Amino acid sequence: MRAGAGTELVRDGDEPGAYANVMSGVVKLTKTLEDGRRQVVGLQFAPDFLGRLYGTENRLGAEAASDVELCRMPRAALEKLVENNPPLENRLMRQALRELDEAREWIVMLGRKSAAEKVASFLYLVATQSRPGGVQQGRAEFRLPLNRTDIADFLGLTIETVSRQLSLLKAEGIVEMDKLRDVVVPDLDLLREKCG
Amino acid sequence: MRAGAGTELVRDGDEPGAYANVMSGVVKLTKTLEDGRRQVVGLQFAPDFLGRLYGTENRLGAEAASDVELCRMPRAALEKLVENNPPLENRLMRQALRELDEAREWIVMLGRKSAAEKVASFLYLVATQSRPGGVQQGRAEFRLPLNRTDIADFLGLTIETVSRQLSLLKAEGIVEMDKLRDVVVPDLDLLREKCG
DNA sequence: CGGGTGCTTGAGTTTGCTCAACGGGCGTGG
DNA sequence: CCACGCCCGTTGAGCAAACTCAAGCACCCG
Repeated sequence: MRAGAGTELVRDGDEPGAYANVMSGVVKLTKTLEDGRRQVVGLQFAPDFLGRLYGTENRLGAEAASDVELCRMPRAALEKLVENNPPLENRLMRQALRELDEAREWIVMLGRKSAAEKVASFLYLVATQSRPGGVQQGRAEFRLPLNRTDIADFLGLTIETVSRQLSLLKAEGIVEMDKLRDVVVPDLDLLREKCG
Repeated sequence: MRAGAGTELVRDGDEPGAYANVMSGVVKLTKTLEDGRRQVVGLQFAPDFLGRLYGTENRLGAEAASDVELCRMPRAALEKLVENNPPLENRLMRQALRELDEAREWIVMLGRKSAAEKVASFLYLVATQSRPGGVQQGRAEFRLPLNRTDIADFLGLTIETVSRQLSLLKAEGIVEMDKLRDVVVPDLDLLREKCG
């Protein structure tokens, strides 16, 4: 299955119909408060598994951040498979633990870092997570999988603050950007230092 | 094994020597940035499992928030046990997934809620998680498992801000407090509304 | 060429932080 | 027993970081 950027894959509150594997692209996981405040709570890069095992209701929404390819499988089938296949359960367990580590890393970032550090951390995350563009001897080129609104919702900031901090990083020569989305980081270590 | 409030149970960066079950009390999980900024990334209430399966190094510190009783078991023994005991692995998997849900809930809180909402959310969390004091028809009495510094580090605030927000909640009659730690919430719904 | 969307930039405001003083509870020592 | 100091929490005043509101720009598409 393929989905274009922006497609809503899972709606918060729905009953989970299927699980999926992310084959390519980036999926963002979101939560929204009653009054509309939104927060991106996770990003899934290929080849992550998508879906909450054992849940009876989705507690978050999922949306294609970029164009994505998914490999979907029905709920019942996967749960059956997991039950009779300890190695698979083990693999999923390890992913869950890794996601928990990442979530806690993100909690530190949200709780204790400044806006500048948050933006730097986000760029660093994307630079190191998404191979496609390529990383070589400290230089990274990649395409942002999120627009400014999503970045802001990921970092717990406003889009204006994100924009300003990106401009500052550009002015300092730590990142270079063409056309809003394509990023070059000449020296990852320099960026790393901005992460706090 | 017993440990008094404040005891350091696991040091960040150490090799994990043992796993444990929290039998009573509350354990706080913390992360610290190089410059000393600290963030509490999770609270474990009884009967949670403590320890990162499959990790070769602890990525966080653990400290007794209150007096705790732990049931420790050596690393190798538990891993062996898990390997030959799918139901146990399943149980741990479910806890990991639950912790992930909680971590994401917390991400929303840190990213998008005001100081007042954060403090209310914290009180609500403790009121509903810790049975001991007792919850009856919307009224809750309990003892805070964390001092002001830890609450601040949990919420991503300063202790002054936490203190001010608590004073405001007291002034509004939403919570009553004696002796700094003992809390009465006459109407949980009122508190719930403050959570955003 | 006009309108729309997404991003940037500026000006003023608000929220939460910093720094500082103060107060209560408690243990220690006179 | 009281005096003192310490720890922890509270409160106040001023400040800084990030938000809000508003204007303007670049790009895309019809």
